[in-house]
Amino acid sequence: MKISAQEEYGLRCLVQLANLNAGESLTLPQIAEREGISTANAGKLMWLLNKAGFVNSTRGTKGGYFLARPAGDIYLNEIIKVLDEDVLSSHCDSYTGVMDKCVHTGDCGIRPVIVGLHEIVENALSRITLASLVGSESSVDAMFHKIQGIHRTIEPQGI
Amino acid sequence: MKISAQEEYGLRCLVQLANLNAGESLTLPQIAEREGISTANAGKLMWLLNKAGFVNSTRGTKGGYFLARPAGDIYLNEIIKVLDEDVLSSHCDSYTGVMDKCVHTGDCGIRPVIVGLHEIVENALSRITLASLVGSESSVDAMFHKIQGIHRTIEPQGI
DNA sequence: GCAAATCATTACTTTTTGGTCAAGATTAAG
DNA sequence: CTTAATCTTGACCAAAAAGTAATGATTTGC
Repeated sequence: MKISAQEEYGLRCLVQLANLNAGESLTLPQIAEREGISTANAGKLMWLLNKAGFVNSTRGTKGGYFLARPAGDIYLNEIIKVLDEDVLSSHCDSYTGVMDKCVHTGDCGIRPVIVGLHEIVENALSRITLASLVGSESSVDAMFHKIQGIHRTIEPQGI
Repeated sequence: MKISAQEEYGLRCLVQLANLNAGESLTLPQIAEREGISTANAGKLMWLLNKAGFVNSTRGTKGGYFLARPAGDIYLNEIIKVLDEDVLSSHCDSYTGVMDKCVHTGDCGIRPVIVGLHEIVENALSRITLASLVGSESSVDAMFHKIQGIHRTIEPQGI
């Protein structure tokens, strides 16, 4: 279970845009340079993010990319879903081995764990906005642990 | 962020072995058939799991695979780490774009989120044993939600 | 000891993902 | 209107992951 290259770089490009002041924009070469990737690759990523509605662009001289919505209104789970093509809904169609359908039809002991894991990740990401990734590593770290709160196994009290 | 094929099938093969009674074992063709994968693929997976110490094997007629430890002593985080090659520790070396090193040296706003996510997943998996994946889907689902407990963002009380 | 069944290991092929290239379209500036 | 800068798009190439095949080693049963 890992972050794909597309998720990583796509997210990083968006953070660059989140750093901008109102009215500013970044060109593909600028984005590419700031993230250490090729201009062509930045172009592909921004194309995806544009299609998905996270960024807008203007062409021509003085053109560039900028966020389509305030960074505080964009949650990481939405971003990841686009960059990773929402794989949860197709899980059981993807891992069918050499068969047409997964052998575990009907009753499957693995599925609740896979689904549950994805829920946990989704839940964690849905609490974080792009805006909160702007800042120093220590401040983002503090934000993350504060937002995720204290996760422990507790029995509901008095329910 | 998704489960890889190796994680999925490897885990499923182990669950098959967890279903056995003491003294029983399964051959590669048997494992392959029960999971709907090819014998060659099952062979590769079991080789990995054998190297990692999760299973033992005996060769020759009446040979086969069986768990090296009780299913109740094997936690999913250990399994996933082997099947996915513990990618967290090498994250910043993997996503360097066209550069030799990641441009975000020293201070990185993405890293705490990546690390935090992996911690959350690791934490969830470290509470689940192979043994608890044996059973019906509904029972495994109930186990999962009970073990993960109630996750909410709560402020520490009186600390 | 021999044959059959089985695992072990490495090399190879296929598929998927990641990344690049090139031609086209749009815009701003002069 | 022309040019230069920029995004857009689809085709293409490369790298990584997944899966297959083939050969070798070990064990059991006769």
